[in-house]
Amino acid sequence: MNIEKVLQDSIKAALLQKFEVSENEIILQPTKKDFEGTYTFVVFPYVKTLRKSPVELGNTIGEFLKENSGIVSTYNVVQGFLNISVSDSTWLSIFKEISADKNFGQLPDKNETVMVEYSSPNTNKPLHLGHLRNNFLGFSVAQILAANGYKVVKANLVNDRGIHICKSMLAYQKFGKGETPESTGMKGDHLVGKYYVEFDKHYKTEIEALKAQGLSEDEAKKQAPLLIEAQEMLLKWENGETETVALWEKMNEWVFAGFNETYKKMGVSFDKMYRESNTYLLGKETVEEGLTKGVFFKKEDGSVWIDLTDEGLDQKLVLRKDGTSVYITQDMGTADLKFKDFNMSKSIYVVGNEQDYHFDVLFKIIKKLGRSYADGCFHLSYGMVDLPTGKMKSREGTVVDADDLMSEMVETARERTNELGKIEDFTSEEAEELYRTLAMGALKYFLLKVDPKKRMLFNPQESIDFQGNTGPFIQYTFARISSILRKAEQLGISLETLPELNGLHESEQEVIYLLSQFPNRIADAGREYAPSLIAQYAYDLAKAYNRFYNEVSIFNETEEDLVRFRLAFSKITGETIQKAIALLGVGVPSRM
RNA sequence: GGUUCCGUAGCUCAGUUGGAUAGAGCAACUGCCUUCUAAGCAGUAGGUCUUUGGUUCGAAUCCAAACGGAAUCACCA
Repeated sequence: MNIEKVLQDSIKAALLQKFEVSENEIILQPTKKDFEGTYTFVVFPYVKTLRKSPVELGNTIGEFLKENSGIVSTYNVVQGFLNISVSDSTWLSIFKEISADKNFGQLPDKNETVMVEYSSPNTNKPLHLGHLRNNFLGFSVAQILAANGYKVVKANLVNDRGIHICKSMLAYQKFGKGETPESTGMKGDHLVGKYYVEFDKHYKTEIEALKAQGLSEDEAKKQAPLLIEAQEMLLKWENGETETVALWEKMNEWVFAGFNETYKKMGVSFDKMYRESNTYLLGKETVEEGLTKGVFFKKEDGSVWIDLTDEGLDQKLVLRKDGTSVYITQDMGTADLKFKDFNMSKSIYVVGNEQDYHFDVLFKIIKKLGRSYADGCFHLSYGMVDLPTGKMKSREGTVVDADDLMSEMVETARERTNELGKIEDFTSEEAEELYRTLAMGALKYFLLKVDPKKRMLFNPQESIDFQGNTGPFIQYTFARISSILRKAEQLGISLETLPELNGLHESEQEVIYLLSQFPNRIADAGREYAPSLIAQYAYDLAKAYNRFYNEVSIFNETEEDLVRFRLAFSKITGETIQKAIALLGVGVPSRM
């Protein structure tokens, strides 16, 4: 049964029968905490047309609902707000339906494929906090879409070539003294990142020297020998020069080994890897196609452009005069490739909001080229993670490293857990497993509870909380429920059949209401690509259960049916909490 | 300068398509462990929703302007 649907239909009927008003959409909202009731219907909009007082309208509709809907127990009218209370028997039958549904939380199959591209790192430096937000977001959105009934392809387009990669390579060649991850004990991505920073250091010195000779800032930046050498290296790479390619392959392998380790710790995975070294030449035929279709035009120097001034944008280069690609050229080609590979109806790009303009242009081009998948393309643009000191900058060493942060979180989890001393009988493996679960729960929840679109602040001085609106709080609620269920098992209480009850505690009713909302929230989160909605839901559910936990005793209850109901109720709540935070990529411990 | 986004408690954030007295957490203060895990629960205090106009029964939400902040405006990716 869909309570909302029943109420909406009943309200429509009331409006029609009592006031001869036919309304096709009735909007219900959750009742505010301070008032009695679960759903609220606002009658203000009808006051004027019907020339009745809000109170009279509310009472008339409320009375009608009570008599005819079959599910309304009481109602109250405050000003123009009709607050509706649903009967306990209705909540109980809702609870039964949820219990019986093995796939609760999995929406019907949509028979559509959607691609979520995320992570997409550069192979010249290790991952940092910003990447964590990207990866957690992408992974979570993929889970949420799968729960919405889509077939999901998680893709990673690795930027493994280009001038920035050559910078690391060059610095390594010049200053590396043959270091390897093995010889230094450094993770491969960190070792390569060290040389990216090294490059920048020497490059800056050169710039200063040139400026001292009287060159302008811009000239100095362009003429610094190191940069010129890096550009030459890129050409060598593009020409397939053996030595350069070998160095590139060696260093890339180091980075990939490092990334894989980090991905594993993060708990993210991919179904399809694309590498720019394989895709960077794509898109040139698309440029030809665009020229014949008249979407693009060629300037005298031979460069190819698109004019988007009628769309409020500028002219944008899509192919250089020497015939080489730019970023957007390969993105056009890659979009075609992805579609050819998976024939998906939606393609989500999880990329930071600094690239808003790029994707705006890209999608407009795809549209103008008449691609069938154009309307399914979506840039999931998320805000930057800022530090109290401002923006993170790799080259200036002001980044929060992903590996470091995750390790610190594990340490914090260890300290917190040991202070509480609840797991002294754990083996060290079990304990380590728990620390990781809690650490990643805290970190993921912290990054995902915020609306993806908004930029957010991370203060490294203040460790991420384990209390309040946090991942561990939700995990703790699950652990509590697990504990109860263990005890029930010891006592040999069967949860096979549900007992018949005639009433509910207020806290139980609130939890059942929240349980009934789970499918809606999954749909909302899927439509908005917003894991934050699921995070908020999981928190609300855990909070409501904890209230029940404190107000209602299970094993001290003498009436056996009540004990069995409360156990079944706890079990379903635990399962739903688990399912909800699994959508965030967060796991649950059975004890903590 | 053009374009886009943002401005809510001391701090970090919620706030559905306009609805009631603007909500959580942290930090501060009060209670609650002889009872299923106190990483919890209940409560107190904390607000000119940046400002000024407008739209209407009603605005944190929509419109306009101002102020403050961010991103972007590369033949980089």
